[in-house]
Amino acid sequence: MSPYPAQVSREAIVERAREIIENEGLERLTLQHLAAALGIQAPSPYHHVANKRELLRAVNERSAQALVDAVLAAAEATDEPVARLLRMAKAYRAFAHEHPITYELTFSNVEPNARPDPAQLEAMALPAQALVADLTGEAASLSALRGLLALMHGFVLLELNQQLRRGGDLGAVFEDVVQAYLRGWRGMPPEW
Amino acid sequence: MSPYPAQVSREAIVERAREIIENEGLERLTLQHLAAALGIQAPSPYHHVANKRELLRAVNERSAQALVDAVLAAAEATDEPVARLLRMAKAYRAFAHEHPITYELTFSNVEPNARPDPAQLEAMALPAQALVADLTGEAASLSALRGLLALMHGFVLLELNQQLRRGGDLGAVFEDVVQAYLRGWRGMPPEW
DNA sequence: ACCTGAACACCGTTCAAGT
DNA sequence: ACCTGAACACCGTTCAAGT
Repeated sequence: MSPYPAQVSREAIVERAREIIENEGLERLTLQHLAAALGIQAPSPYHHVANKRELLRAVNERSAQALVDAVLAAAEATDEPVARLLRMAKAYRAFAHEHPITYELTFSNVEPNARPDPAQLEAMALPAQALVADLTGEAASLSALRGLLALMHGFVLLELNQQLRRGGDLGAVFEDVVQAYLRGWRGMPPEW
Repeated sequence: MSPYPAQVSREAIVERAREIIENEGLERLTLQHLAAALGIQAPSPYHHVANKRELLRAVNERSAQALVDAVLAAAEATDEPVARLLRMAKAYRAFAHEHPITYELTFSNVEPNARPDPAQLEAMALPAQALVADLTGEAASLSALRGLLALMHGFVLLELNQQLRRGGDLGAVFEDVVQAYLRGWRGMPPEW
């Protein structure tokens, strides 16, 4: 009915921006290039997003949601807590490797970026904390969860930025360090 | 003797750039602003640095060296390995909190940044690995070191980006998770 | 309601001309 | 050898004018 129907949706703009970042790099995400990829002119996206910063925030929320979905899907089986946590950790790492640039961008703050709503990540944190609590008890579960997130996040960032250069199977190393960490909270002997 | 003596050194340019980033934010580091802070004109820094990217790389190498120095200074005492590793970890975290923006920038890769020479960080890694080897043996020491770096790096990044929002004394949590991690490699019981 | 052409301020970078 | 003024291409953003 409207005299000039929309040629692009906000959704399409955000997703195309995400693709450009992941496939061509953040520095190629210009309004000019984004608009051309959508078949419109450079100023047109401003009818759907306030500015570039808000666009980046929307991209990051999309990425965060995809990460949460991937990790929760990996936690669905019903076997023992350590095995489930390890599967979640592997899904976390796999996601970061599939989306290396947007993964780092999502949690980074260089360039006044605009990170996703913290509530979004809590969707992942709470089920994981319940599993951690099975190992550590309720009292220590928040600290243990925070350390697990830190270990996963730090490991994949070091990998993605090529700061683990001394070789070896980094997938196996990742599993080893996550298991060592969980063992530390459980206090099991190394033969466990 | 030269007809037009230098008004600024490369050293002064890099250090001033570092200060602007840390005190005013990366987005305020423009050649215009940097030159004005040095009392020269915008194109003049190009006589000392090739371009903005190389300038950022030089800033990052400066930051990395300062981090290595701070962590190694904390490792100097001669008591037992776990206590020394914990002191190094606390010095690592303290450095990141004192230089939050440049710390993240040093290891980040959003924006085609240019990270420091990996050999620089090895200066810190090798002494730490020797201490880790006392806990884990030589065979596991590289993996154990990588996990420790990942845990420290991930934890301080989550803190600095305000992604650990559920309160508590994060300094104490940091010590707890590092100790749990080291305990896991040692296989000591939780009472240890 | 959405899109566009034209314009603006700002930024990184180059370079010929000065000392 | 180092610095500068003037210029260029590029970028984010605005806005009046179109449909």
